[in-house]
Amino acid sequence: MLRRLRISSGPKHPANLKQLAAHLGLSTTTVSRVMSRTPAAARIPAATQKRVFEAAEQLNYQASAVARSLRQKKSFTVGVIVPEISEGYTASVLSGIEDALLEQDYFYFVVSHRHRPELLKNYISMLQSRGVEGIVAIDTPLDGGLRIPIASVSGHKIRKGIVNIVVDHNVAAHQALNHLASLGHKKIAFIRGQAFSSDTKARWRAIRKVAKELKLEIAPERVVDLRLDAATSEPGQEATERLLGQTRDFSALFAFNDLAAIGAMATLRQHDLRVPRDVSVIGFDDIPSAATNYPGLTTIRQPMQQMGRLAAQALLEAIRGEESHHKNFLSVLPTLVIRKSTAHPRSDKL
Amino acid sequence: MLRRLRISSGPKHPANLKQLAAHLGLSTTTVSRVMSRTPAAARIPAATQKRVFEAAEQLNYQASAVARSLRQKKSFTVGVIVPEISEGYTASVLSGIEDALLEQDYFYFVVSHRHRPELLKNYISMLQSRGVEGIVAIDTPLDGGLRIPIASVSGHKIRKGIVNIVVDHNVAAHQALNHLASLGHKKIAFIRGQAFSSDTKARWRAIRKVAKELKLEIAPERVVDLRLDAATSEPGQEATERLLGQTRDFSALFAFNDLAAIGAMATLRQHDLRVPRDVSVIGFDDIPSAATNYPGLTTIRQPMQQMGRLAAQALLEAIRGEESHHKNFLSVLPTLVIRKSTAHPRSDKL
DNA sequence: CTGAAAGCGCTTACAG
DNA sequence: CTGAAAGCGCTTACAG
Repeated sequence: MLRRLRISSGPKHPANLKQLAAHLGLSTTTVSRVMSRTPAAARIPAATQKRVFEAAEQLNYQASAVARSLRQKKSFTVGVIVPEISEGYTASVLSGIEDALLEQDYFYFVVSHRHRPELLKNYISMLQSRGVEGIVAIDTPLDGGLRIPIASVSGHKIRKGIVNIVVDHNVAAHQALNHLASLGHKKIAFIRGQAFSSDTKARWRAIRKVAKELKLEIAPERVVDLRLDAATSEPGQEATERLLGQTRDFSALFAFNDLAAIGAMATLRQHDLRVPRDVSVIGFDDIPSAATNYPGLTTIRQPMQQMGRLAAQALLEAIRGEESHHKNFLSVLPTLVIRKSTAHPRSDKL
Repeated sequence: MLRRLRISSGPKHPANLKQLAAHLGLSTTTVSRVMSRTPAAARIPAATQKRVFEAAEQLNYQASAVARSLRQKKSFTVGVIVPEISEGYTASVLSGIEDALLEQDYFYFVVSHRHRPELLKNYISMLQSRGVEGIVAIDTPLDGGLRIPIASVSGHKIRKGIVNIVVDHNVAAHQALNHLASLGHKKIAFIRGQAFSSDTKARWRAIRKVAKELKLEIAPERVVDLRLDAATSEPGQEATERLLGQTRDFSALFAFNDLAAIGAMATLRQHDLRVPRDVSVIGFDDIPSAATNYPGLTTIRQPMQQMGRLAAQALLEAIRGEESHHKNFLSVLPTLVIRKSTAHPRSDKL
């Protein structure tokens, strides 16, 4: 008895279209038209429209998006696929995606595949059964062949129906290497990305190209790869440990991303190498902690929010079939952010 | 003509239930039963079931989740509301939520309200029209009265239908203050949270209570509030600037969260105060950059992923109407993580 | 063991 | 200007 009382004292149960129409003495057709502001609504007298809106308010009516989806075969929903929800990079891109999507009344599901292909496959199929109209993939290679448009942040697939938002790696490599070279660095070590990172190859290719242009030699023993799979500074620490096992003969270090750079700094410190006195360190991304790190991390900033925005916008355009915008690549400019982790090399290190 | 060709060469259009049933010469009833593994399916011959599954595979059939939602009045979807998608805290909690949700085939929409009440209200109503079965709110006070269950991470609302996942602030305060006191600190400064943070009041209340127990005096001039609204270390810098304007007579600083602590360290450094030699700093949360910060940040760890998990699980239980689990508060234990930012006070600072 | 039929809550082509 | 009716793709109570 008490329970019954409680429940009935809750907020009013919202009405559905049929109830609202009955309440107004109108057809569901008419009510639907005014509520969804369809073109046909123009022909409905203002007085009637007003009545409808007021009654809707009063009866707490709100059209069911799921019924509408079924009828219109349009879900106003997209899927966002990420490796994992983590610090910095993913979060910033997500935030840009959300901005662009919600502006257009689109909602999104997010799923993280944790680099497990079977999970990824499963999620894609679940997303499709939920009727998403498109997918934006962050740092996740997708096959295409999905019947729905895809926008890929940091992807590099040339396939119809996929638009890739990428940072201009050539410019990035030039900014970084030129900065180091102009400080006087010649012996530069590199931490490359993990194989699963979609930017790894393109970034390295650009670095080699630019190094050649700047006549900087890349010594094999000064190159290591990130091995561990974690969105922390761990992989960078582990890689730096290996690097130091191979050689200590370098005055600068270019890390695949900021997390790795921050990890590298910790490991260098443990080996009594000071940054930037003994080794200059430069990262990539400009995640929030790059600025608060001590010393402040010099890095190549990717406009991550903007990339997320662009991806979402391109996806919506593709969904709407605006073929004019169907480019395969949308490239975005990086920025060199100079902080305290880079300096002239010590003279004995030249 | 060319376009037409391209399109038809794409992946096969998936079949719907009707087509699949026709293909098999069975009723939609039967096919639906086997595909959704309904209890009634037990009575269907294994051979038939096999045929159905094979045909489904072949015709690329997958039940429409939106049609099912409409029919069952169940969306298998919840909404997640956050202030913003940002570093550390939110991302970790989200990740725990995702874990628990996807295990149960629930998907989630995320929306960020950026501390704008009208946005929040709007999103809640959109989520409801999309038929979410519940909402988990992160660091966002919700009124209740929504007709669907709510799980709140770091919330403090006592209302039927809301379960709050909170860290035990008394234990946290005890860990932090006891750590500082046992190092010998007596003059402790505090940076409190912003008014919009749902933990602000509870945390401060606990600190005062524990300070009294430990016979530590809290001097008003050693207390400042975070003012800025940003998920960066900025607010902490600004607050520390004000604190130093009020007094320099403190040997330790307890910041509302790690971001603020990291900002405080930057500002202290600018004022030539070294951490931990001149000032010990302790934070709250243990976000990833707490560990990579230099010096490593001593902090009170909130088990953020676990809190997200718990919230999602409690929400699912409430959705299923498992009243036995209807508690208003689920409290979780913090951990003191000692790193390098705290030490004994200098003797002249005592 | 199996199926015909109703219905979830909308939108919209069609008719008047 | 307005409405009756069909239908989106499922599930499920009911009947046999």
